[in-house]
Amino acid sequence: MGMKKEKEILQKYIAHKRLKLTRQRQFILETFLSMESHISAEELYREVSKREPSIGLATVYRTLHLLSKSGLAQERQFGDGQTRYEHDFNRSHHDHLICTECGDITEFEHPMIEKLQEEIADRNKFSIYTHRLDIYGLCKRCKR
Amino acid sequence: MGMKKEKEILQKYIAHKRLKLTRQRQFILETFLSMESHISAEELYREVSKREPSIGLATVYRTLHLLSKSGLAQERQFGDGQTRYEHDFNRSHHDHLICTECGDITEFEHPMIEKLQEEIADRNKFSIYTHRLDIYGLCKRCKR
DNA sequence: TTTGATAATGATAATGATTATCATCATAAT
DNA sequence: ATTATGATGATAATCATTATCATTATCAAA
Ligand SMILES: [Mn+2]
Ligand SMILES: [Mn+2]
Ligand SMILES: [Zn+2]
Ligand SMILES: [Zn+2]
Repeated sequence: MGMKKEKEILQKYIAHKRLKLTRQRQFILETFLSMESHISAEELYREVSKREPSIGLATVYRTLHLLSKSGLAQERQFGDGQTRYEHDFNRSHHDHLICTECGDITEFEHPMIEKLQEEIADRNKFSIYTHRLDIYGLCKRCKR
Repeated sequence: MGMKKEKEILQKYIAHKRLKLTRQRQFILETFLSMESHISAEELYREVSKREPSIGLATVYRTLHLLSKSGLAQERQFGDGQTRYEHDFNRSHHDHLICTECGDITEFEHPMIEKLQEEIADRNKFSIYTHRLDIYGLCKRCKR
């Protein structure tokens, strides 16, 4: 897989912050990149444990924070009680359709909606830092 | 205050489900209606405790669930780690601008955004049950 | 009205996700 | 190689919320 770029970004962030590049961090990053997006810390931990059972859950949490801060991951809350993480390298902003039946998450972009949000912000003299639009319902497989 | 209608709704729900109308439930409803929206269970509990110190926190949680199921309250998550509740009687759908500095929450409605969401759902053969659009940033008082 | 069935309450223990603590280990600069 | 310091793994702590359970209150029936 082409995860060279991502590894470089992590190395750069680590160097800049005077942190250390550990075996665990590298392995957790590789595993994270090899998985689907929108995974929880627990799910990543289970996958990591398959090949590196000595890596602890706390380290997975710590590394996920590190990846978020370095721009490789993004934290998301979909209301199921746990934080989920998605890839955030070379990815543009998007929002989500969440199936309440099977948990499937579909991504979408809609520039017009984004633009209308600016309008709302202006109207309220509000300065937008970020936003999230989560649409809950039944995916095409679960409905009927 | 005109909370007669709300009391009736609670009574009806309770009768329908063969539950019981207790002093606690009535007092918690009154207090809830007398407060601003978007409050947490803990905040409501503190307010309730001022006049009825014997009412327990668990009962506040239980009553908030009851109010949600009966259509008098709506649960919301704004990412601060606790569930917040807002009035939901005779209120139409709306979304929120959340100030990350002072915590202020402003409501807005935007029919065009709602319509565009339908478009996205159709495009993905997705059937919408609900959605939330949370816009985070600085309110007019906090920016600059 | 009493009674009796059962739902509700308050105190508190339990839960589950996440974070903090700390002794030990690994990394990287010297 | 040495050494300073950040990282790790195990586990305790935290915090919001839920479950448990003995006791009490409600309400419909008698
Ligand atoms: Mn996504
Ligand atoms: Mn609101
Ligand atoms: Zn589905
Ligand atoms: Zn503000």
